[in-house]
Amino acid sequence: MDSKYQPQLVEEKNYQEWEEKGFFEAKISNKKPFSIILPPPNANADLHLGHAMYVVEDVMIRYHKLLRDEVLWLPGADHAGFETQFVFEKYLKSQGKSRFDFNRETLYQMIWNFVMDNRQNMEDQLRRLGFALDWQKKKFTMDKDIIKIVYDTFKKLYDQGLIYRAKKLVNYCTFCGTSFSDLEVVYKERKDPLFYMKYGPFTLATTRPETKFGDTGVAVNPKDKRYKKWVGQEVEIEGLIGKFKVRVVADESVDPKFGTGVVKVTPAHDFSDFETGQRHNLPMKQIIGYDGKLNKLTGPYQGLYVNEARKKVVEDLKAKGLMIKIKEDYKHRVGTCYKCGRIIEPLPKEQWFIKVRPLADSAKKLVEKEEIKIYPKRFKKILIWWLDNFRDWNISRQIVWGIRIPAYFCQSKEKWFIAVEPPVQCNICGKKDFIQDEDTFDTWFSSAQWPFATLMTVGKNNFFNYFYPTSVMETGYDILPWWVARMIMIGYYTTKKVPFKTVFLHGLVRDRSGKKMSKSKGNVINPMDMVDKYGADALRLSLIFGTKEGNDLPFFENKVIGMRNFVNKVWNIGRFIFINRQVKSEKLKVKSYNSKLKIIKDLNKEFKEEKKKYLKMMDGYRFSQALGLIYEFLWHRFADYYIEQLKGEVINGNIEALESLKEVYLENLKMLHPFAPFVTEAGWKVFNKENSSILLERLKG
RNA sequence: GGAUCGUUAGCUCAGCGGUAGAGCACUUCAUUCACAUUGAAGGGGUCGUAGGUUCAAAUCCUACACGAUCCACCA
Repeated sequence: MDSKYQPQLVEEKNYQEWEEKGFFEAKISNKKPFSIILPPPNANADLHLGHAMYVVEDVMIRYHKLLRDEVLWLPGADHAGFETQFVFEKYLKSQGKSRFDFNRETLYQMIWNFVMDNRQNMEDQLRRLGFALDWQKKKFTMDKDIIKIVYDTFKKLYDQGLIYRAKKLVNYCTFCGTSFSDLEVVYKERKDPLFYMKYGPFTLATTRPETKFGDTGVAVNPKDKRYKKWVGQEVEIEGLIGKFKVRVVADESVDPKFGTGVVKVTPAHDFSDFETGQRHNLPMKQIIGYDGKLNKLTGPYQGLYVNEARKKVVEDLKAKGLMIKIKEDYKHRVGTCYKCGRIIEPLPKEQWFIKVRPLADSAKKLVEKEEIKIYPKRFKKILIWWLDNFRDWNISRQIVWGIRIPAYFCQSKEKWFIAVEPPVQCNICGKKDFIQDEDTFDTWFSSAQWPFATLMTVGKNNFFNYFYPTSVMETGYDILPWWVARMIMIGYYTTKKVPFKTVFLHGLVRDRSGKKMSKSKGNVINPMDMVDKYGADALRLSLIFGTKEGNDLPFFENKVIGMRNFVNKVWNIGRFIFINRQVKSEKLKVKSYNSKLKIIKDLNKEFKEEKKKYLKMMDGYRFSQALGLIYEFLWHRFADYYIEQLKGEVINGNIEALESLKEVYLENLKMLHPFAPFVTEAGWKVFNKENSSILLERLKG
């Protein structure tokens, strides 16, 4: 036994042993099932500290293994459609290429290979963190059987009228070349000029004068006396490419106090105007293309990017005397692409939408009735807020990397049909002139099905029934609306059961000063570096020790060092007991001993209390507190007090004392094992046979 | 505009109704005896402010201040 605990000597070896002996494998048994589906990391990059937070799941998993439940922790990888394509395009760019240099099939294949390499790497990193994942059952969001299920769900939703195709305004990033759902838009405050321009008989304020070419109406508030006489009339507007006529409509959404109380309505390029247009039957006139440039309807402005066009329009309006005044530095919020940061252009586009309301309403009931429990409690309110506020979900993405939408367009009847298997002939007209939608699904559409899709495609028939609903969904609170809410909606819709009984949310790992870690800030800490330097246990403990469930946690190397020291302490406590037992090995044959000394009684009593508290905390998801309890007990009570007090006795050959210490120590190893699997396993093996494992022990009873 | 979190020792944070805690940092001492990735002792806080509830409040309630985060179609 070395005087220092050396993680490098045990981690890889023990993990291999666990995996090879099948300790992580779940099967159907008569035991109580406990299951967690690992949130599948994106198979496009190294793990970051956020992924290391899944250690919370390993804590639950190993704890339940020690309670001797039938435990499943199912790993997977996410193809992460748009995210991955974005990463890959960056790589292409570094090679002096772009996605436009390849055809669809080639690009897809290249990304496939890229993802497979990264996936292997990512999985190895999960192993290095010590995660007790059932690798035999690993799934990928693009496995054929998963795609089949995703297609089934799509078809069922379509057949039941919950998916529709419509030309609506969508959030479109002209740089990334795809539309997004509402959640992928990040609203940022910025200062722009507010232009007051002459508009027929009115003056109105706008931040986007270049959209004037797409105006098809003018709106005022119905109660606004100033403009009452115009309502319903057609007015002639002096434009930059000639005069045009628009109808004046009265709409509640217009705030009479803002600007002049008059709004130009551009239904094709503004969400609010789109709705106004719908209410008053105003036509849509698209003047901006998907390339971000003005189109031919704008005459001489055609081909200009929106920004350039705005400058030119402003100059020309001034020249024509149509610009009345400009208020600089007007503060407002603009939607930007969450990925590239550029301004999102609302554009009309035909896409597939999920009618979310019915799904969200039933999901809300489940959460309210606590058929799904949320920890920490405060997130229940937030989840319900989201379920109340979801709008229809655009699931079409104009990217190559993803699950191709199984929708086909019949050219002769001009209708769409859905087919789970690639159709041989058109389902509508029976001929062969149909084409498949070019688009792929929003990744979250497949992710939303992950709990049931995985369990339906691993193991034998009853596997699903045995482990579903899963016990806990554990993930970061930042993806509550993206993922958790949608899993509840789609999971319940498909299986008529909740996908998980409990949601447990952890906080975000931040840097020492509480800032978000990001490459651009240069404050990123690589979890694998921490494992290399201090061992996986130290890293794991540092992510749990002293953190409050659901709160963000600052992370810094000193914290890991502190935990490394604790791990070493745990090791050396064992070493002390071990060495003394070797010395006294003849006497140990005397099996019976009783705890006559008062201090031994005190020790046993204190340990009993510790364990009772520990079990309560673990069952109540208070992992940080449970760990704090063991830390305090093992170090400051057991080592600093009891061992010191009993040292003399032990050295004088008091077998009772020595064996009492051993018993309490080994029990504490079990209790610590969920948090620090490696050092506890190593310690266990010292006192037991080399091929024994702490994972096979029982914590209760 | 709505919502959530935070404000406790120099730093980072636990505690959340009953004599102020941890880690790191700091001071002094110890050290062939499991561990210097150690031990012992110590300094350091009127627990953001103001009210309220209670025998008792860092802990519950109500305001307010400051900080952070999420959400919202002011053209």
